Amino acid sequence: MPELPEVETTVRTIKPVLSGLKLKQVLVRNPNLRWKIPTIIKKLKNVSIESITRRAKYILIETKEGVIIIHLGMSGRLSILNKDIEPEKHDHVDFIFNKNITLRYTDPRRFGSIHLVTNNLLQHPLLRDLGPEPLSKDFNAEYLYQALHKRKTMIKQAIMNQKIVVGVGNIYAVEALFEAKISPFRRSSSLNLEECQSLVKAIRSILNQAIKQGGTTLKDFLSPEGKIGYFSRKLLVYGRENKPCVTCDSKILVDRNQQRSTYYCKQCQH
DNA sequence: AAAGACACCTGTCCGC
DNA sequence: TGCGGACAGGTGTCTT
Repeated sequence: MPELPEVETTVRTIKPVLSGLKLKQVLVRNPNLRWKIPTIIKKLKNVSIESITRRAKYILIETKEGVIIIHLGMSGRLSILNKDIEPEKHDHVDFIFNKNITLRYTDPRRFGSIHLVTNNLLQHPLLRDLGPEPLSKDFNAEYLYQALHKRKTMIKQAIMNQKIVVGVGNIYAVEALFEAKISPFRRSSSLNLEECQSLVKAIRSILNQAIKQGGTTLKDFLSPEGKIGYFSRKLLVYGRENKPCVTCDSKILVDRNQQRSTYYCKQCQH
């Protein structure tokens, strides 16, 4: 599920619950995620949670003994449990806290990963080359124009490139390009400053809306099962193959030649 | 340096 | 009902 809004929603959900708690034990049932979970993670015992933040699509849980980095991959999910619930097939890790609270990591495809970083967090290979946060002021039309003007790749690939801007995955790339009325197949270098401006605006607006809606599902959180609810933003173009464009009524097309499906309106996007 | 193909893994859905 | 194939929200690595 996770693009930036889902990760942000997850962080906002778990943060108030876990802040100040003590991590008693890390229970690893299956260490074989995208990378093997380091065994030293089990050494985290009786350490307080100092902060929980997000960088790109990474969740950072800071303790005095190191920072736990969690990535949710394609199918990862975190849930908060406040009573014992029998783990299921894909419940690979439990972070067990005091006050009978457990943070459970579930990931059927195991494309996610969990790391423990004990120094120089920002120099960690996963974090050091990341581009600006899309919701920060560092991500603006001038920056994007500079980042794109020598690139030959298609614009959709460029905005999904985490070195250019973080947090944008396939769904939101497709939605943002639709909102900005820019064809996903344009060469990055062909965008002028004005188009960069509308793309920046569109990316911001889409992500903000999604986060806002994610927030509305927080009420589901700490339900008896303790599952975190993910939002379902209204998608205007993604997944709408052959359906009428919400703007001009012509058929939404899909291109599957690339690695990821690209939905677009031939009429509206140029 | 940058672009493109491929890899990792499991579940679900659709057509036959 | 079963089987094969396509597809799914990500991203590091290898090859050109």
